[in-house]
Amino acid sequence: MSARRARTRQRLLDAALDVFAEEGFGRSTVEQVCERAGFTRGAFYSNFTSLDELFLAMWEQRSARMLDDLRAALADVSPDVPEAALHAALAAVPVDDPWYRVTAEFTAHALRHPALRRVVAAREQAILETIMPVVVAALTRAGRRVTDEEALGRALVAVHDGTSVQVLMEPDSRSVRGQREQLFLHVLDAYSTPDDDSAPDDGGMPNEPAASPVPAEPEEPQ
Amino acid sequence: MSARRARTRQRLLDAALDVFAEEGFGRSTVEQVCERAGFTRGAFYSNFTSLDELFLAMWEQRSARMLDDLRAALADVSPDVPEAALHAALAAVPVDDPWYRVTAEFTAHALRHPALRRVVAAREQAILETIMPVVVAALTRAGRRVTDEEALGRALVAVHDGTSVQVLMEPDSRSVRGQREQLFLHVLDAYSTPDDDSAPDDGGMPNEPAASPVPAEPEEPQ
DNA sequence: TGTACATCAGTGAACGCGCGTTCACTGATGTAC
DNA sequence: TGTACATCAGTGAACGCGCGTTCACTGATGTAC
Repeated sequence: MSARRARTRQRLLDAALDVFAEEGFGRSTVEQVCERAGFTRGAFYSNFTSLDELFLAMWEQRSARMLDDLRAALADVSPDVPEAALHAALAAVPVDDPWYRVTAEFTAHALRHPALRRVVAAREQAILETIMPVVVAALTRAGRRVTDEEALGRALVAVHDGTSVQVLMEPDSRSVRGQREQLFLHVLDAYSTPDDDSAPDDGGMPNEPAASPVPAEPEEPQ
Repeated sequence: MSARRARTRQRLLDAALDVFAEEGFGRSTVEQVCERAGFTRGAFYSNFTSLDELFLAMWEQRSARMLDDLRAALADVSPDVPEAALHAALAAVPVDDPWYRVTAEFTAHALRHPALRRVVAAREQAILETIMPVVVAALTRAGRRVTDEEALGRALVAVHDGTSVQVLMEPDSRSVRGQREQLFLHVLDAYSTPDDDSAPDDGGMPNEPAASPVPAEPEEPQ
């Protein structure tokens, strides 16, 4: 593929994100995407066969890029505490309005098309494989052992997805953002146990960073 | 409004859910909805001014109905244990593929329109006000006191939303469903503390039942 | 209860526009010598 | 390095369809007496 062609393709992909986010995928037209990208419609058909194909290509590119960012951010940090890893991860995967809209629609779209469903599932798997080693490592350093890695991974993704909407719906609320982080920490805590084997079940640990995400009083020794 | 008119309206609302779920809102046409409902397009314009208006009306009706179901289910149960309330709630709000798709698109849609955003926010508030008294009561009976009611409510909603996608993406996986429930229980546990001096009749208190959600069966008789 | 009239609610045809899709074309880029 | 030719990539006009929207209409429902 020539460089010229690659540039055209990319401009169409970029335009697609903008237009889909603004109008919604279903309401977007080939004409709108081409106008945004600065081409005539013929250019589109020379590069893609349908809006569906463009949607998939765009989503794959963007979500792969996001995963790369996440990987890079996590590689930089050598976190002594789960909080550090969490902050690094949350910074690398910002809660982003246009991208959220597009993702939500793509997910709904994927639920209608088995082939896309598999694509989404594979991406989620890749996300888990990226974050889990780091999460486990961070918790280990904090003196905690993960009980069920798969369950924890899924829980973290679910919390990310579920709280993202809330943050976007009330973008100015500081407390919603705070509660989001708090929930992440609770989950990290719930799916790991203190590593030093003398400790009683979940009870009186000397200091447990991940166990006290709540500002005030996490718990009182029995 | 005449009875005939009400019936027509309702048939259009019902058809809208089906068509939107199948085609996606953006790809749906007035023609499709009318055909599904068994009317000509004129009937639509005699009842609604736009597909947007129909979408909103349909969403409000369905989500209100779902909230009623939830209320009813929770009123029936007098749960001694959080697990009971949780199961009642999860049964009343089933993870439903068509409805999820529609909701996901409506949410994305609402993020584009401030007026709709407020509608969604109000509905979420109503959901919280419905479930929280029951959740708090159930936890109280289990000898636990809720530390931050608002945060817990939001966490439960986030977990519901986030895990719903996962269940729908892998509908045949038993473990995904189980992990969903597990996560709910962990959250209930994380946002409440043992209420030391109360020794309620369910007897499991020293070992905090909500903290050990992993076993298949809710609890073992002492 | 029947008749005459009024209003309502959905019909279906008509109009026109926007867009998807195609395709002959031209200007841009690459290649051979 | 220049010239001639080949291929590629995007242009822009053309076609036609599907759908949104309107509106005069008719059959259904309601009302008065």
